Amino acid sequence: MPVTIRDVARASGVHISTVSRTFSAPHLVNPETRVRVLACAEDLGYRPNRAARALITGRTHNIGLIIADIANPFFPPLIKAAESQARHRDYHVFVADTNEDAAAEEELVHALAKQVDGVLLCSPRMSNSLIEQLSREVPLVVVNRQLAGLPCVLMDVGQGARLAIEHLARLGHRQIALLAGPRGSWTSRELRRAAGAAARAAGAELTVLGPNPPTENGGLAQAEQVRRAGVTAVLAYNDLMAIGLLEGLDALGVGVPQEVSVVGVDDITLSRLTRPKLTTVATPTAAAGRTAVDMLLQQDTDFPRTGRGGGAAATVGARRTTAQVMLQTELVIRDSTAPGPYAGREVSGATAAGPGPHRRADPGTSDVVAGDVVAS
Amino acid sequence: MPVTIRDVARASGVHISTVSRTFSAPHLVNPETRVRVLACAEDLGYRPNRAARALITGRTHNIGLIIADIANPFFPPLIKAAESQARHRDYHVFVADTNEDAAAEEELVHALAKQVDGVLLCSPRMSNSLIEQLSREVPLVVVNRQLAGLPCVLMDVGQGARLAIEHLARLGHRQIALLAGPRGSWTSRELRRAAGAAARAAGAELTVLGPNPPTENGGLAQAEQVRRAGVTAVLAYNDLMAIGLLEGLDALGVGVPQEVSVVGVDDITLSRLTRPKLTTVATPTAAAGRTAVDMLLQQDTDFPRTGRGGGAAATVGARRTTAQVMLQTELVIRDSTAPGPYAGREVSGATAAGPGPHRRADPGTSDVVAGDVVAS
DNA sequence: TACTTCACTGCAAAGGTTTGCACAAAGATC
DNA sequence: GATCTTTGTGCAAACCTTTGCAGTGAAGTA
Repeated sequence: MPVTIRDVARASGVHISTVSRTFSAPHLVNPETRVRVLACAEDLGYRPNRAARALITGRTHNIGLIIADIANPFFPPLIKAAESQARHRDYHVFVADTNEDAAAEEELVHALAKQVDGVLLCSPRMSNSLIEQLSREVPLVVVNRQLAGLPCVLMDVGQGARLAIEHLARLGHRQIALLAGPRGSWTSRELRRAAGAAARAAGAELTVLGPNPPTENGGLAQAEQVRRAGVTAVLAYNDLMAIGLLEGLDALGVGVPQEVSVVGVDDITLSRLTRPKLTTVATPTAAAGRTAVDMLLQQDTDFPRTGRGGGAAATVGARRTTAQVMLQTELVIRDSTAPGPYAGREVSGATAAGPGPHRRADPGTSDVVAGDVVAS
Repeated sequence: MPVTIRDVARASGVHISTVSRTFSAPHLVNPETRVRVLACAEDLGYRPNRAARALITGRTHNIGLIIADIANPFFPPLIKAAESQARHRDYHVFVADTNEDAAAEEELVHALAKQVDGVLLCSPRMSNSLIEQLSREVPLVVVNRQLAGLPCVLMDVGQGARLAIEHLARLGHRQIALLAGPRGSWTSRELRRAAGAAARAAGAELTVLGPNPPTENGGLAQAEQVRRAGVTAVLAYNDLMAIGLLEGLDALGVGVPQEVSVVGVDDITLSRLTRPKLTTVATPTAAAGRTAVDMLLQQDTDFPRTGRGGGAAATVGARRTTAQVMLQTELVIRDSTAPGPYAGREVSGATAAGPGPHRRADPGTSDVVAGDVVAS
């Protein structure tokens, strides 16, 4: 029932190879023939069978998107942007949800490997060594995690944390808590490192609470701890936790921002809509999705996977591009932060370094994808 | 480089067909041979190539998910549930975003058709006739839209609207506005119909404002109109619009729920987190995703698409199952609704019919999938 | 005219898998 | 001990497409 290249060939009185070329190498066929073939194809509603094509070319024109939790509002904008960018380049996108489970991640990469030209690993929870191993099976781009030798798209949450801590310090907060994220999260480690350094520089004390699940409940559950810790400001791993904390503090009768200031990370849509509106570190999620797809597809055109064309020989020993892109973040100040107990007094320590793009490239790499600069 | 059935055959000293059978029809191969083959396959890390398999069986073990807007918080839970259910049955899922564009929907169905065993159309904006036409190209299940002769998964927003209006009437509201959704939305029409009937029955007056884009801005933009309309309660097409309206009314200095009560539809995560917390009609989004996948896969096993097995003859003229499932909704009362000007007075009109599941089946259909009942 | 070049097209193999059919050996039946 | 089943395996075609190679005829060159 489905119409194949053969039907088009019959209808237009040419050999199937001519039809094939009409689509995959139009310059090789006589213009007159071409229009005739195209007309017939149009008539019959012919669409090339990508599976069959993949079988011989080794390129599926599909990519895989492996996501820790689709329902986490951080990811949909990333998925949307990645899908859009991929389709723009005539790629289709498999999406799979791992429920934050490392084993599921591995299984999915294996399952998808034969069916895609590459995989985007978003905030993976696997071990580094496993990721490296998998990257030998199928081209990988990692989002939100840094791995030597692999292409990564990172958001500079370190910079974000610094901006947040400096903002809090300037407001007169000296006792600050950090609500850590899940174990194994690169972002959480980075946040901790940078927040620690910034607090030290600003003469503030940082208390780390966690690890916590990266959800609303994760924040809610820490409300009591936050009160006990005696801090006047909190930086949360992400907005979801911050919002949970908002709820928890409200239930405890702690006023935000009067008694405690709260800062989130991600700037998900939600954070504009809470009361009080959340001050947060905006991460360029959509740009990350776009960039990651670009890097994957770039890698794919540079070093095709299989195919008969002997391309294999070319890739042997060739080092893949391993550009690492760091996207800039920014602090969005809303209503959940307010002056603290030391307001008005001089901030000790050095002043903040100017913002500006921060980009890092792997040594030995020439190909650096430009990091998008994102408007808030 | 990729390991094929051929490598496994060589390693285990059998013919490739035996290897193939080991995976696709294990009962046909000697247990001893089977374990040997499986061991070799495991050793070599063999994974069947689904594209090659699809080429001959006609079944890709993929499905497509076409979504109006991934970033709309209504959809992620649906996507997540659908993907989980599909993978549970060893199917992979393509996800595509149409940006609420009907033309994109059509193009995507075409593009995906050859690569999937079926497509889930979520809240499509296309014309009915086009959907019917496309359904001849690839099995379709439609979510959030009713079409005769096609399998549909619907949420009983009519029931939800009735519950909402009755709730408002009981609270003493007589002037109610409905913020309509986008043109072409089945849900919006259904809402309007049911809300109109319920209002009439309760002796309230319903003002319809719209159509509006189904976004926060859609609601925000109508705040002024709502105030002018002189209503004391509003039912919005979805939570996003309701939340936008909350913002808009706040900006105008109109108190919610003191001056105006607001009810949304969907019960997205967000609606628990606004101030005031949103009263809303909860739609069983995840159940809809699961059910839709089940229906698609059911259809697919009943009437295989192509394949060599002569199954084609069997399907010729056979009517596909066109079960239509209506999933129950419920009203979740939170803080955005409060007594209105007629509070305490007797509600005119008939009392509410009891809730309870509401299910509809297409005449001539025997196969009705049970509708999940969803806890709030 | 004879030769080369060029543009176009056809031929057939290849890619990884499934599956109807044929075949062999072993067991069951009488 | 001949015949019939049963069980397990191999053979080869088929799915749809791409692509290196060879062949055709026409145009260009000497």
